[in-house]
Amino acid sequence: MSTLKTQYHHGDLTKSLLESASLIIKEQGVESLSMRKLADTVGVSRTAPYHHFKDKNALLCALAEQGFHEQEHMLRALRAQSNTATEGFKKYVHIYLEYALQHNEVYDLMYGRTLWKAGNPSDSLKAASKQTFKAWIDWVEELQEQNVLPNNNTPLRIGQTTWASLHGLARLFIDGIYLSTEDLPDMIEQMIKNLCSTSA
Amino acid sequence: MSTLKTQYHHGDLTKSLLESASLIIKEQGVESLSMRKLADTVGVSRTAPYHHFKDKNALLCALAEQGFHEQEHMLRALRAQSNTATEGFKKYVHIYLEYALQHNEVYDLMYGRTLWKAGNPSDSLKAASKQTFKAWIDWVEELQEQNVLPNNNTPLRIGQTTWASLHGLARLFIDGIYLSTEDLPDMIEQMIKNLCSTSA
DNA sequence: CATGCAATTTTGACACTGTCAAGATAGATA
DNA sequence: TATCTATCTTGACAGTGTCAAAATTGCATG
Repeated sequence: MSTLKTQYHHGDLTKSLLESASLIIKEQGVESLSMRKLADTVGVSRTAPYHHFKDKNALLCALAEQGFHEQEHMLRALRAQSNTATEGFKKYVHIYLEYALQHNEVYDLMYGRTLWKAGNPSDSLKAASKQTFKAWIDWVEELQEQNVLPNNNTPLRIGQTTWASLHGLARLFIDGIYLSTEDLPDMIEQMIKNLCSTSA
Repeated sequence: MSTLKTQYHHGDLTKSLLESASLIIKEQGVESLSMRKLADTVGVSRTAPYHHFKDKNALLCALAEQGFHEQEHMLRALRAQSNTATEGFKKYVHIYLEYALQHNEVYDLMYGRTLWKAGNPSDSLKAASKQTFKAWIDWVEELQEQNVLPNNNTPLRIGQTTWASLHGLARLFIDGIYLSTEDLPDMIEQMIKNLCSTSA
């Protein structure tokens, strides 16, 4: 009886809020996510969410954190299941951008200004992002050993720069700057050429 | 007598607004720029700015536009005055990131979500950005001929991807993600290695 | 000089935002 | 049954962007 809508208590408001918020930002962007409207769509009063999230920032941090866990899973899966190292890396580049463009609003929360600069990234968000980054650097080290990524610098440095390149590509498309999406596949291919040690 | 503060008319409100807004975002970020406070600091009533800028979006577009003109000048100057092509390009990479980090708030307006996705980029802003991009692509073509940038793709494509890489690097630092600024010089060097045709 | 017109600035108002404080209600526990 | 705590509500406040209508100014023309 804990899921009835006519009740005073909601059942699992925390979860409902996250799901609803996730849907709203996906369909309408973060800008049009307001705590009040969110509460309304979930069917609860304006300030009820504040008993589950300290403030709006905390809610958004939780959404971003989910994104990091998802991305880390993708990374680890791809690293484990790929046949050759080169193929694995190339696939990851594609998947990285695919994820970024498909879940662009979450991606923006994960890596964007809203939380990291304007906002106040929670400790668990920082932890999640660091963990994902660590998983990436570990893989980079392996990719260097297998001569997929260049060996002219440390895994950290190579990981940072290749990540920055992918991130930049993602951002330009996400933010809606004057790149046409039909150029994307070509750009991805060229980016891979830039990043890999064997230029071909 | 047109610059007296006790007057009813302001003299050159448009200019004052831009200057004041520029200062505010530089010191406190776009988030804490409100039309009302801006009007107040300039010494004018809340809605006065609306006779000079259609809305907040228009004001921000004007700021971004200034940034593009500045960047284009930098680019052209560097292209003209540099001794060797390689040196010119390397310098540009440094200057690009220097500008991005120093004027990070304007940079964010120029290339960020605020205007391009959440907002509504004005026609003149679009024109300015396109023009700057065009100048960049022209230079890329020259750099390809001089074997500084790789020849394995069109100037457009190479221009897009190298730009994306620089942009990504800039963004990670600007948005305050967990990169320490002491890593920046190293990362720039590595990025140059990734981008240049001669890997050394 | 006077008069009217257009540019400029003002006050008033509205809907919306995040979030705090105090009170009400439900379910769990003793 | 009584009490305690988690949960939710209503009320309130300060802040936001921006529209409409009124006021004021400077300029150009009579």
